[in-house]
Amino acid sequence: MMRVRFAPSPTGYLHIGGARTFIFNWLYARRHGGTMVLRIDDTDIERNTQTSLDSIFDGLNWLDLGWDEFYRQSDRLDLHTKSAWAIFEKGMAYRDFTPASAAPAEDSPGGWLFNPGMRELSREESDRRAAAGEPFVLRYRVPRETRADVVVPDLVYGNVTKATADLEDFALLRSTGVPTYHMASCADDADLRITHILRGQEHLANTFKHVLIFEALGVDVPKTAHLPLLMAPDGAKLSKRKHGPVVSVTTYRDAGFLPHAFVNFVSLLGWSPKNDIEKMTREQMIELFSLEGINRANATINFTDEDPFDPKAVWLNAEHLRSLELDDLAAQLGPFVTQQFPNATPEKIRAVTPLIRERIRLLREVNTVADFFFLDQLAPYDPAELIPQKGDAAMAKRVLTKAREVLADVPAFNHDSLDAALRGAAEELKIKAGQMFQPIRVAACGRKNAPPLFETLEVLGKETVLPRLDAALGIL
RNA sequence: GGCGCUAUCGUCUAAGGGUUAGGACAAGGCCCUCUCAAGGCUUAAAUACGGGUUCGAAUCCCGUUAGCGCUACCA
Repeated sequence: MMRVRFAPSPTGYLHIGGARTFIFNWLYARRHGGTMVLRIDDTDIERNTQTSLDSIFDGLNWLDLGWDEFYRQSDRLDLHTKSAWAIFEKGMAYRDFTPASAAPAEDSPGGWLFNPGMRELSREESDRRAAAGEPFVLRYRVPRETRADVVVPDLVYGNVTKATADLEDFALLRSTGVPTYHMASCADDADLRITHILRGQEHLANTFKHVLIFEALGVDVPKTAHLPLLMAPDGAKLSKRKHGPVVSVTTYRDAGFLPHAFVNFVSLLGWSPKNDIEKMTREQMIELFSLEGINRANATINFTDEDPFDPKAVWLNAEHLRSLELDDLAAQLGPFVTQQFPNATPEKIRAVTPLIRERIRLLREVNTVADFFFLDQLAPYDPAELIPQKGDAAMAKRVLTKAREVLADVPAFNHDSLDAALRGAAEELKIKAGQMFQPIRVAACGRKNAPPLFETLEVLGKETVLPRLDAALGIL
């Protein structure tokens, strides 16, 4: 049975990179009928915050993908500690009594591999000093004498090799007795029977240590698949600290991305279905997902200070928006509209939906594209806008007067009668249809760009349109 | 510094010994059109550099350069 896991540490909000790791794990599990484990790696009590944990759940829940099992690493501390001591008992780790401040300089030749003298300490001596209360860290004893290198058979990067001579004796337990990340992570992966680890490439270099720990634990080494990193346009690895909320998934949510559109966009960063398909349903993504399609080069997300969203993400969102059923889209739009226009009714929003479906790319844009449907009073606009192409103020006045008259007694205030009435009026005035429509559009919507006129007037309704025509006439 | 990884249009990517190096986003143009969109057509745009191997290299090998990552008693 395949088992994968996503193991965030609650030290900041869920960002795009984390979301992508989650998504790839999820996709891989679903593709192969495996189990998706969510594990909160919260062993770093110093940096953990509840806010961060909440934010991670916010983000994950919004993604709407779900998971099968849940664990908190802090509940499993005992396991990690016992695992470390088991390694010690096998003679594969030793106590290092060197005070943290006395550690050799990182670049002193050979010295950084371990602290001199400590790995040769006899067991008796080691036990005696420990019993005397001398603080120590527990270090893994890298078998440099018996083994030339460690090989990571990565599913994405292939066999990656590192000489044991280049591996330092890394810590398993801190001097406080608390397990390090490497120890805790491997002990948990082993205990939870994780079979495949998909994670960011920043962990590739750590994996050599992990292989050693798994072997020391006497378990099968999980297969790893490292993912290329997500970079910011400034060339640095995407990070919450450096790039701020633009990388938080809640930023996407609040701007009106559809969860699936976001998932779709993110999945295309470092992975390709290799068939030129970009817009995919969830089912298609599951069907097409494979480790073969994962790239090895880092991917840059294209955002700027002015626009935090990659244009392709926005485009994909627009695509998914357009393929939503009108009722669904109206429901998605609801919260965004009522946030700004508390009096907007669901019926009104539903009526407006077909008119804006192809005109918004983010849900929140409903408030700028369709505000005039929900406003009682139009914001002031430049009367010059009312003047049609190749026309003048006099023409605008004639158009609006005529429109006022025709619309007042049009048989029904719907698309077809409005079409007939207004085209007829244009003919009577001997002007082009466009010259007829533009002043009316501006009078009704308060600006030049809006959805098609007849539908717009129909949704606005006679009781709204007539006063707005009067108002326009008033400022001409 | 040491070690590891990577390098195709501005961005995401396809092609993995033989292609006019393909697609998408963004940009430009044209068409459609009551405006704005959407849609259709179209233009410009890339194999980091240098050596090999080969009849033939974006693709395999070596080197250079550049970028990124790791190098903690952080995760």
